[in-house]
Amino acid sequence: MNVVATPRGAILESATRLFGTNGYAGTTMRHIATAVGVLPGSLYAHIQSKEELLSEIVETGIDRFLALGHEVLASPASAEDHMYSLITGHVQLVAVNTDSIRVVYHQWRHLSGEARARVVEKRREYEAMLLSVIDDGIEKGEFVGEAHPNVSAKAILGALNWTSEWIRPDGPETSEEIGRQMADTLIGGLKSGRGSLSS
Amino acid sequence: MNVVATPRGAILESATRLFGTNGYAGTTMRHIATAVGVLPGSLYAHIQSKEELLSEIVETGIDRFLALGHEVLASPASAEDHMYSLITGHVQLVAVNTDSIRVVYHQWRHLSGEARARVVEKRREYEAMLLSVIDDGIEKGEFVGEAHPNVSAKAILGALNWTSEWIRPDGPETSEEIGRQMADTLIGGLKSGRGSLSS
DNA sequence: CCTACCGATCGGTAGG
DNA sequence: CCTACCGATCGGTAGG
Repeated sequence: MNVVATPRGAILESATRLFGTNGYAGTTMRHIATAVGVLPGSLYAHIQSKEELLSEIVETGIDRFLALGHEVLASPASAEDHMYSLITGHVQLVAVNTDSIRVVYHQWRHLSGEARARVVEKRREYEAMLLSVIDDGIEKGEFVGEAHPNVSAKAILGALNWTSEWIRPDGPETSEEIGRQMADTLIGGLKSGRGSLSS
Repeated sequence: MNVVATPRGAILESATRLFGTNGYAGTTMRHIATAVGVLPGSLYAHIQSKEELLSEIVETGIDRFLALGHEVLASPASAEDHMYSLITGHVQLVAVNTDSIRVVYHQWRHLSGEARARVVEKRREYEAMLLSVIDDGIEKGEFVGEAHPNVSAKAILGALNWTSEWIRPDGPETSEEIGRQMADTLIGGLKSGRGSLSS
């Protein structure tokens, strides 16, 4: 199903995989053309430029995270439940769209102008959602008051983003199980100050 | 002090900064030559190839992490103290050698053959050290038994590695303070299971 | 979507 | 470390 309906879709799919694996600068239009099965010049009947391709891939990828954030925060729930849903949802997104998301994380630097500014702003927006859940949890007393909200948000986001470096669709553990374990570990850090359970 | 003693050192320094900022494929020998202040062909009196440059930068960077790990584990201390020293030391390394370490994280994919295999092995070795501290802490009862050692190790490593994306030498908080806060949050996750402190 | 091609730029070298 | 240059490859285009 959905074996790519349009030529443009096929180009985007191949470009996503190649940009994710070899990087934007390490991928040539000739690589993409070969993967799609056409000659290099033929790509330009469907796209305007290499950078337009990158811009679309990055934006599509980052919008998945924003959609997750908006969906999770729209539901009434405790801060802990919000955080649990964000963490497991984030891991799912990475597991299902690994290449696309690697491009979001590392290739946006090759964008310029408005496209780049938009990406930076959307990433900031997503991090702000994570931070708001932490602040909310501290305020409600679900998370310990000694938590460092800003660094905790960056620690959680880093742990989640880094899954794109090691998660494997054919790994021994399912991505759902990995998501649950990530949530356990990371939420544990918000509920326990250092030394709170021992000397 | 140490304004780069040798021509080769100057080349390595410029290449590290450029590879870290624009990536390996996004950096040309002409960029490096311009940064050093010579003409492109002159570089080859001091180096053999672009890839040799990358290989040396990656290996130097990764060896810093291994040295940290060996130093920390050599001291007799609790698992928690070992983990604390690893986390704060890791953040320091990233803060002081940001470009070098970004190259370690993302540009090793452009290596091939033995150099690449060596990097993969050394990164595995460093992760194994983190994991051994977690296992040790669970065994000694310092960390909760429900901890998921493998995923916890990857979560901690991910949070630490991702600091290279946002840490700023001129930021409002010192890297020492960031290291302490990272340690609080991440070690908290090892000492507290989810739900251990609330309903 | 192909044929045929463009000016620019790439990593690297010979000879001084 | 410079002069002068190499064959290969780059992103992209004109015309069909």
